[in-house]
Amino acid sequence: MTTEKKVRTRFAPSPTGHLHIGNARTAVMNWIVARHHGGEFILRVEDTDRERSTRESEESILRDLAWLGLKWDEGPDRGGPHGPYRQSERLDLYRDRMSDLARSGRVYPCYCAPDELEARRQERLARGESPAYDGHCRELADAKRRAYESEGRVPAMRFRVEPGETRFHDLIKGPIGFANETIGDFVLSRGDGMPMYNFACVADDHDMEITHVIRGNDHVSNTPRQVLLYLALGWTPPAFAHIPMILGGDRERLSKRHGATSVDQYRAAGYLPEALVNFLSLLSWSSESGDEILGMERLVREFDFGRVSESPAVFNTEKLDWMNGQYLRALDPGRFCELALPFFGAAGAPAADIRKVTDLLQSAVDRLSQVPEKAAVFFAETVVPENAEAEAILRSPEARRIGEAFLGQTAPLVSWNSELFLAVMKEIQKGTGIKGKNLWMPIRVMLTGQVHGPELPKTAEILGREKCRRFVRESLERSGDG
RNA sequence: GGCGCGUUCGUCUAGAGGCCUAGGACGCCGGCCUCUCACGUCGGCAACACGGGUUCGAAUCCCGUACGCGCUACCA
Repeated sequence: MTTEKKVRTRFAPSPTGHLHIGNARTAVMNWIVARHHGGEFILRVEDTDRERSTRESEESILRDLAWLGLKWDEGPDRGGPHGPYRQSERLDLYRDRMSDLARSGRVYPCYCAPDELEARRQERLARGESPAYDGHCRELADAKRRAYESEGRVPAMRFRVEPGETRFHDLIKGPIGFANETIGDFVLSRGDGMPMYNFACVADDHDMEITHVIRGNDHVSNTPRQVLLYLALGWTPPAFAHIPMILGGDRERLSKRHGATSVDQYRAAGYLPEALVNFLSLLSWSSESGDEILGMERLVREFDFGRVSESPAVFNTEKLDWMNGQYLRALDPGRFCELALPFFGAAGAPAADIRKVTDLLQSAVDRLSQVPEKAAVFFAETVVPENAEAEAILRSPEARRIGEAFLGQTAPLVSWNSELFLAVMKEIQKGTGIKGKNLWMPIRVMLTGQVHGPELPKTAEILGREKCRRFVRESLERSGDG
C-alpha cells in the first residue's frame, strides 16, 4: 500500500424496519474505521426490495444513526459527489453495468419460474447434490428463448460463474476460498429489472470508491460472488472485513424474542448513545490498554483490525446497564438533569427542586427511564408503607417516641435544610437515647414509606419541613388507632 | 445435505510456543463505607470443547471429531 487512497467506508442498511442493534454495530465499526484513518463514512440506502422498503424506516434509521453520533459525510439526506445514495434512484447506473457484462458475455437471461427453480433444487438436494442453480437456461437456443418469451415469461439475468476457485483476503479472518461450483450462476437482476443485492452492492461500492467493506459475518458467502463481479467488470475489489455476529443469550442470532433489539428501544429506555457505542465496540473488539470505558475519541484512536475477535458475541444487557451507569455518573449533574427530564413524560417533571432530586438520583440509576419512578417518593402527597417490613418498623414502640420527638423538635423551626434535619435527629437521639438504625429507619419509613432510598437528610430537605411534619403526624395517627 | 466461519470463566474478553499455578471486566458471593439502598472500595468463586499429533515445552501450530452459527432466494 504505497499509493495512499483516502479510506472510505459505508453503512448500507435496507430500510425495512428500525435500526437493529447488529446493524448499528456494523455502522459503528465502519464509522470508527473511517475516522481512524481520517477518511470518509458514507451512508447508502439499499431499497431495491420494493415490497419491504419504506421511507419511514429510512427516516427512523437515519435518526437513530444521528442519535448514536455517527455522522456521515455523504448520504441520501445530504448528497455528495457520488450520489444518488438511494439504490432505487440508481437504476440507470445498474443498467449500464448490466450492458457491460452482457457485452462480454458474462450474463444470460434465465426464464425459470420460481416454483420450477424450487422443485429442481429440492430434487438435487434429495440426490445429495449441490443446491446451486443447475444452469438450465445457460445455453438456451434462440428458438427456445423466443418460445419462453411468447409464453409471457420475463427473464431474470444470471451471472455466468466459470469453474475454478474464488479467493479473497479478509482483514479479520485471513484468506478465505470458495470452489466456484458451490456458488452457481446467481441472479443479478430480477424480471422487473431491479438489481439484486450482490450486483447493486458491487456497482455502488465501486462507484462510491469504497475502500473497506466492513459488514456482518453473514455476508462471507456473498463475498466470492461479489469478487467475481468486480473481476468481470474489470475492477479491483475493495478490502473486506467480516465482523462476528451478535447473538442472543441462547446463542442464536439476536432477534425480537431476545427483547429489545433496535436502537430506538434503547434510546427510549434511557441509555446514552456514547454508552451504547462504547458497548457495541467492545463486542468483538478490545483496546490494547484493557480499558473498557473508552469514549468515542479513544475508540477511534485505538481501533485496530488485528484486535477484532473472530467469534460471535452474546449481547449481554447486564454489562450494558453497568456501562450506561458509568456514563451516567460521569455526566455533569446539570446535564444529567437535562437528559432525565424528558423521561417524566408529557406532563413533565414536578418543577420544585427537580435538580436536587436528580442530583440525588444520579448514582442510583443505570438508565434514565428509572429516574421518574425513583423520584416519585419526593413528590408524593401521601405515604404508604411499601411492605410488611416497613409496617413493622412503624409499629415498633420506638417509632411513636421518635415521631413525637420529631414533631416537637421541628415545630419551632423557621427554616429547613439537610443540616437542620441532621441537628433535629441529634436532638432526638439525645432525648430518647435511641440511635443508629433504630432511630433512622422509623423516620425513613414515616417520610417515604420505604425501607431503602437515598440519604435521608437530603430527602427531608427536598420534602420540606411542612411535608415532613405532615407525613410524621399522619403516620402517628394511623398507628395510633391500631 | 453442501459450502463457509467459529469454539478461553455464566457473559464480554486478554493471550499470537515458555512471562499462564491463564489476566481484566460484567454478573454473582463476602468485607469495608453507611440509617437503608445505591455509589465507591477491597476480596472470593469461576474457563483453555474433545482426541490425536509437532515440540524439550501448546490455550497458542497441524489434523480429526463434536458442537454452534451463517449462507445455500428473482431478500439484504
